[in-house]
Amino acid sequence: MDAQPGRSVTSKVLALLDAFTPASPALTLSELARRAELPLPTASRRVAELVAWGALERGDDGRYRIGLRLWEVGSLAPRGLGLRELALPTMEDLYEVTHENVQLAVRQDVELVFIERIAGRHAVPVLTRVGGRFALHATGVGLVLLAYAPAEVQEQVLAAPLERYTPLTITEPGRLRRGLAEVRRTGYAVSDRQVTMDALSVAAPICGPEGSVVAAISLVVAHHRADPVALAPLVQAAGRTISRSLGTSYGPRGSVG
Amino acid sequence: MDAQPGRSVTSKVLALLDAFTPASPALTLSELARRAELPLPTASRRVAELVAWGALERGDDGRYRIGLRLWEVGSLAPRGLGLRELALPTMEDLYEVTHENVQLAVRQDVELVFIERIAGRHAVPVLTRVGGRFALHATGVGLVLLAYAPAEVQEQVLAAPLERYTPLTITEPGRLRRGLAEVRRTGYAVSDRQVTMDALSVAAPICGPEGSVVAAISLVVAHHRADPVALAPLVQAAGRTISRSLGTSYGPRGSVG
DNA sequence: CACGGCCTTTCACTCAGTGAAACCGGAACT
DNA sequence: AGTTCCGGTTTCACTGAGTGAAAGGCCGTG
Repeated sequence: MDAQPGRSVTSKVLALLDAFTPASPALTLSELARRAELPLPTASRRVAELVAWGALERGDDGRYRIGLRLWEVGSLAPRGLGLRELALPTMEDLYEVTHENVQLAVRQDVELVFIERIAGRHAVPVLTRVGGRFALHATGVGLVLLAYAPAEVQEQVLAAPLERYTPLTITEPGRLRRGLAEVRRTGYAVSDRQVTMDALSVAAPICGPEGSVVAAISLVVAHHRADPVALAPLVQAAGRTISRSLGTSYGPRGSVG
Repeated sequence: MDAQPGRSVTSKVLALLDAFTPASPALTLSELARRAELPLPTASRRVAELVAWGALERGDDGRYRIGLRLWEVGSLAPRGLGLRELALPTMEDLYEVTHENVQLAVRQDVELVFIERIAGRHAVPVLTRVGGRFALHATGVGLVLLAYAPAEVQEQVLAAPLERYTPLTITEPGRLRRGLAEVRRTGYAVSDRQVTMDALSVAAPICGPEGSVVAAISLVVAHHRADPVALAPLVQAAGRTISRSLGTSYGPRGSVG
């Protein structure tokens, strides 16, 4: 016990899981130990238990990877699978009509998590990943999720520095605040070259049974052939359809006037 | 320490996660403690840590659910997300052509796990679930995965009693063995009313770079309007397409003659 | 055959984890 | 307003699960 005296076993186990990222999905024991800030023997023992359970798998190369078992359990997350399952048919419809990228995301604290994505073969390549996180202030889905988020979340995002992804990214809190008001007024969000210079996205809210916004759906299209105003009704209709299948009478209730 | 003396903390934590099932995705602390066979105070403490990390979430109703964070980490499972991501476009193509259920599954020990599913709006309702497990001896994907599984896995399945789902389910080891040989010969599997009396599925293998079968794809259609022989080439083509995108020269190498 | 990288096991120590019991607070009776 | 039940949390003294330094495999490789 040197690094953090009194570190719980549970936190160590979770730190081991945290060591895996999209950029490094396969790690040797040494790498794992270093990332989790654990002595090697400790890592060895905990990892052995995780492998026995199926949370991790050891490949032929000796490296450890996240195991299917963990994915299985994770699939029980109601906001993950439940929503996904309900939304997928509608997302497919939207894809069949537009043949553009369709994305589904939920808010997790001050970030968003992509729940599902239909990547069109001929659509703009998007750099997002299902299961991946992203800031709320740039993407279409992010703007929708932020616009209908609790006031404290909005303030937290507006107070922190807004990361810039392109020369056009809105990084000024005042402009973002006005943008969010506009989203609530129109009921959809447009993110024009905010994340990459070739993409534009149009997003709409998805509401749960109590009327709160639980997710957002978006179309991501090439910026040059985009007509946000024409796309918005399509995305909004999809959002309404999914909301309805969640058992709600549609109508997002904003939290901030 | 009474129940199992010497039970590791890690195993307790994992037991808590195990308590969640598709049938009971939301549990009170007491239920959790009971299922994990832990005293309530212990469960309370471990659960608190899991919630802090995001593995679990506590709903408004006080019940605990699997959290998004766990789903996020689980999404890093290479056989989960990696395959899914690669296969989805092809699955969509197959869906657009047939408008039937398309399923993707991998083998996990002596069972299969559904990785992805496109549920057609007007297709037969299937009772399977993404992230769910199933026996290998009944479904189309199961037969494919079993036919190309290592010999010891096949023997293990053939040795155990084969569960019956319908009057037509093959439960006799000899017949199953012959069926598997037929799958290897033709390169696809047909499961006719083996799981439910109204559905039939046609499945084909997906091969990894080294030629081993890593997954299976299937179409599930209503039994009465099914023409397996006509569907097989479609499914096989989809399997080949996905195999190719996995970076392989197609050709499943069977393990058992 | 010595060296280094990588991982597992040994061993004596000790503090994180433990569970019985007490405590808390809300809901449901009386 | 008092009592009991129920679900959950906290206290407290005890103890064995977890620990890490060191030693021990087990490869490839120079």
